[in-house]
Amino acid sequence: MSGKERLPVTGAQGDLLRLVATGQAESRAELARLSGLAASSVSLRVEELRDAGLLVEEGSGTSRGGRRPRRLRLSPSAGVLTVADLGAHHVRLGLLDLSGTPLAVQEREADITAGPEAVLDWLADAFDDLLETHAPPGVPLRGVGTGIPGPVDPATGRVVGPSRMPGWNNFPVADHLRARYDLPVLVENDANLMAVGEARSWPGADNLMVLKAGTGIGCGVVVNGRLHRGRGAAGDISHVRVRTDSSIVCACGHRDCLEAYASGAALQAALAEAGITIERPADIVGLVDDAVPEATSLVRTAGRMIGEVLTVLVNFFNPDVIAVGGSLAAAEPLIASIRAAVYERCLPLATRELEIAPARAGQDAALLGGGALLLDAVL
Amino acid sequence: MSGKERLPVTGAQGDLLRLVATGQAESRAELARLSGLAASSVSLRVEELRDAGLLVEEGSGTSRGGRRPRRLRLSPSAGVLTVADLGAHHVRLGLLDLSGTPLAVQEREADITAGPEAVLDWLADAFDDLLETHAPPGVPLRGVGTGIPGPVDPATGRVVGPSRMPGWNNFPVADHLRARYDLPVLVENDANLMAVGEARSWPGADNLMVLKAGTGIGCGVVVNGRLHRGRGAAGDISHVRVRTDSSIVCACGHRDCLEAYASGAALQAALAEAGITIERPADIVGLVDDAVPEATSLVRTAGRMIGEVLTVLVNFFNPDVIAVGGSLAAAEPLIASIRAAVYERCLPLATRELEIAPARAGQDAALLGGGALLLDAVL
DNA sequence: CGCTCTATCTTCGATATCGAAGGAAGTAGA
DNA sequence: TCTACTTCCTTCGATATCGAAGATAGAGCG
Repeated sequence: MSGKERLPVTGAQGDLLRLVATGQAESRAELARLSGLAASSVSLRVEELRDAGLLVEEGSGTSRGGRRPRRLRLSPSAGVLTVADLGAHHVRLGLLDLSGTPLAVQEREADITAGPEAVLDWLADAFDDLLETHAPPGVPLRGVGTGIPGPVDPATGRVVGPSRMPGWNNFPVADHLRARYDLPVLVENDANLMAVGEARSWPGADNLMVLKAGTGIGCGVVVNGRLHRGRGAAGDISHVRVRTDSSIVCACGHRDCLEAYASGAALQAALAEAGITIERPADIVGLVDDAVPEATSLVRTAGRMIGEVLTVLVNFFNPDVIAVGGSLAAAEPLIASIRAAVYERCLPLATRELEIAPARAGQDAALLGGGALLLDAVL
Repeated sequence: MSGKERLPVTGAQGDLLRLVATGQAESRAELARLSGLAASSVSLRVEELRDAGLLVEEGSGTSRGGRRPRRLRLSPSAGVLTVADLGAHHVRLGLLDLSGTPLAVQEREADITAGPEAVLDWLADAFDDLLETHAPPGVPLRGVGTGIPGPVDPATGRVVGPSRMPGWNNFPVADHLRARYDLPVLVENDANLMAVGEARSWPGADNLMVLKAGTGIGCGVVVNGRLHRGRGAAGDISHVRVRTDSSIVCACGHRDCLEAYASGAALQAALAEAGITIERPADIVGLVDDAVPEATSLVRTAGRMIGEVLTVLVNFFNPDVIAVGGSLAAAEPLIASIRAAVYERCLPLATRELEIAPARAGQDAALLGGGALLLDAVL
């Protein structure tokens, strides 16, 4: 019977379930190696999880020179999660299984300026629709989550100091959703969700920066495998002052902010001044592909500026990976000039094994990130 | 009998000992609250630690409305640590108890250019002297550690890519010390040790940046209460490019590095060009105190430049605290202009509860940091 | 001053986990 | 093809930890 109920696991069971759900372990032996529990303890707990219908055995794994392991999988009936990636004018909805695999994804129009109550109630209705139409029968909902296009205080689940989101400041998004769902609830900044989602595509990398080069400029940070939130604004580099010959006042009121020069919106405005009109910043990629000189030049300059800001951060943080996403990421000169700026000015030790590359997780990065963080909340 | 032996504790015992040694807990009830163990488990393990001579009961604590707790202390005979803060021309030696409290501190001349074998053998001899002359009788040495004025690979304990340290690149410092001491060994960058030491003076702050404004410019980073090492060069901001009207080539070969303008050495050179000769960068503080205009102006400019670099990092990292140490920290205009630059250009959310202040831990910050990290190594 | 409630710590049976040993089923080499 | 070794997983007694109950000694209030 489909419904909503919290996952009935405790302590070590939750740790083991997480290892299987995240794809890190597929056998009892792997669970023992990764969890630190003795093989006997793993065996007992796995039996309990199987009895609870949360894990299943499915075929055999590969021999490592001895007996083949019995492969463990998350049971399809273990549960589902509903997650949203809320933007200013759209929302991407996902129904995921507990391992974060999308079962259904929908894109819908939305309007953040309608205010939090209206938007969140609409979102909850959309979640319910998604469940009714796509959830496998009898599989319970275990948690709900949403990304917000503004900073979120991690302690309270409230939006703090957003721009261009009237009515949202200090709104208790998490509590509002909890009033409707007696389940674990996740509320997180969208750039942070994207960073968590992207990190899953870089196994072995513990320290990442995930850049979003789109209409605006955002950045999510993963430190030692965990999302770094700071006070809810960590990673925000859009208002860093850049070196430039001219001087532009940013919408925030300061001069020479990075996003006043290097964001998609800024590039679109600069192209318009050069007589080239496009509908949306993503169209710049096509212009660059067509070798329109003004577009390529502007993208290179933007890449250089972003790269110069990143050099400070790379020296400071020593990340393993800088993944560049967002609608401008497909413009190859952007990443090339980011690389040039970073490799030229950074300490060799800091860049020796640094990889600067296009993001791998695609459009569902934020949903996947939401699923990963929500799994932690439900276990 | 004085000697050298590893701490004989396992699992939960080590966790509890650490809580007492770091001053976080003074009673069984506090240990239960902080460790997550049941009160009965704590009682059993504390009994074992008392029987092993590692913890003692000492008087009573304050009642919280019920029975007074029995106060627990680290036993003075639990052990000692020897730690060094190695600089280019000096070394600061410390004999600490397991809680990191200095029992003896000595300052000695040293010469890093003598090469690693000579310096480290001399250091080990100095450690042995310190033990013989200052260790309480019968208290065993439990670990040794040293700070290095260059980047250290956390995985191997080797120096990587140091400047002005001939012979040290790739030298296995940790292994060299382990050949002499069959005990836990710590090797770490000196700015990182200072950061860990300083963090202890800011209870409640989980994310700190500890700036060292001295002859050079260094920075250590603590994320979620733990030192962030990156690849061994995390926090290095001295070669970040700054905005300036002039153009100076740094010793590293790049132009306009922060340390070419804002380090104590750079300020000393600029003062010499203005006809003001000082012996060492620390003398700048006296000039500022005496209101020498050239000195004050240079320090303000340095503070502004450092502050501008810090704005990028504050937006990115959202620290709770920026502590400024090093020989120039006592120049009040330095911190004032750092604050001005940061508060002017940073996101309000990022600076709302940020504290920018002089470092609190004093000259022994690196030794205290070494003691804290070494305690983790021996437990 | 006596009573009630709170906090600390101990005792003890129940439960979780460990560690050693062993069974089952692989691989590799002679 | 057989043997030896490796790997996976289970069994079982030992050990660690939990949770409930109780003893002890405080504080606070009538």
